[in-house]
Amino acid sequence: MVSAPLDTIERPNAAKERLRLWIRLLRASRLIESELRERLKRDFDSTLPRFDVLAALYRQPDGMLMSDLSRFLLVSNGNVTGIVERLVKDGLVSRAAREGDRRTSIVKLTAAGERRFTEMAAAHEAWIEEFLGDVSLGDAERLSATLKTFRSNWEDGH
Amino acid sequence: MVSAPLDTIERPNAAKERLRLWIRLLRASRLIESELRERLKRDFDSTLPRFDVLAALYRQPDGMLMSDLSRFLLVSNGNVTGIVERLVKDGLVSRAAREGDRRTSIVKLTAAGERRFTEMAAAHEAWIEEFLGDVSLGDAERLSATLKTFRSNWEDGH
DNA sequence: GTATGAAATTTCAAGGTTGAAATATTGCGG
DNA sequence: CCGCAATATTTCAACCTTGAAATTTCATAC
Repeated sequence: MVSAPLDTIERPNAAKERLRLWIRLLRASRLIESELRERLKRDFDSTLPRFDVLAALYRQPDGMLMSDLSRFLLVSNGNVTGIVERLVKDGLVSRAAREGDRRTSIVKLTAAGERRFTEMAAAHEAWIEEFLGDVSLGDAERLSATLKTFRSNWEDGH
Repeated sequence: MVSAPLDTIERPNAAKERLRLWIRLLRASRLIESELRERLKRDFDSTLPRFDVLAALYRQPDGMLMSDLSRFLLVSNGNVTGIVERLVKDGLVSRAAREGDRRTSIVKLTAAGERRFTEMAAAHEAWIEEFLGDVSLGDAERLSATLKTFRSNWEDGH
């Protein structure tokens, strides 16, 4: 007599519990995102997508291609075009031609962009601490680990 | 000699851990959202915001005002106007005048909308189970509880 | 060298999102 | 009744987002 696979042994409401988890996950991230959006606008006249691009570029001082940004940020190519366009107009980001391949150009933070980003990043960290400060270190570690596992499994399968 | 407040006793990387938690939370919900969006489009020629509105109305057979929807879904008033407009055009939702107050109208699912929603909801549940099936029941409960606590604290303070 | 397919990017239409301003209606104090 | 603040909603400009089509450049087989 073989045993049933693990998932049929789970209490029958496991699926319901995971559905509830998704709904709460979504609501939590929307709450935080909307508060972040509001404050980025208020304090820096900026937006979350712009902040994301600056953060990505900050980690790569040698610059990134448009497609690098798109892949890293999980947004479409066409989307990146518009956001970078506006950041260039604001003087926070530069695009330099790349010899050897005229299809691409390297996107980098300007000095102003780097200054700007460090200000925004400091505020951002403080805000997150304000929002999530009540989550204990232990809970944060557990949650974080679960989400990491989820994402690894996801990306292996897709 | 008094002791320092609790949060200064925590290991100094607690803030970093919570920041990491936020980043993973955001990435996880974006991954899932984007997969859901794609499938709603593919299988039902619909969108996540439309699904959200249908779900809200399904829970309230007597109908909701525009402002009820806006409050419940955490999106702006103007936003709801457009989404409901399109759902009406699709015949999934109706708006009925309300005597006694000509500013408002009651938004309800039509019979077609109800049929449509139950199809979508079944697919939605299966998809979430597909995405999150690897999260154990225990983890799901813990995570869910943490997120619920976070939201309660948040909403008390804001 | 030249077609031709691959790769990187841009353009575009449709929709979602916000916050602020504009409209319409109600309710109420005087 | 009349004015006027409060309430419910719509309109609007600006931005974000996607997926598909168009464009440009590269690389390679012939």
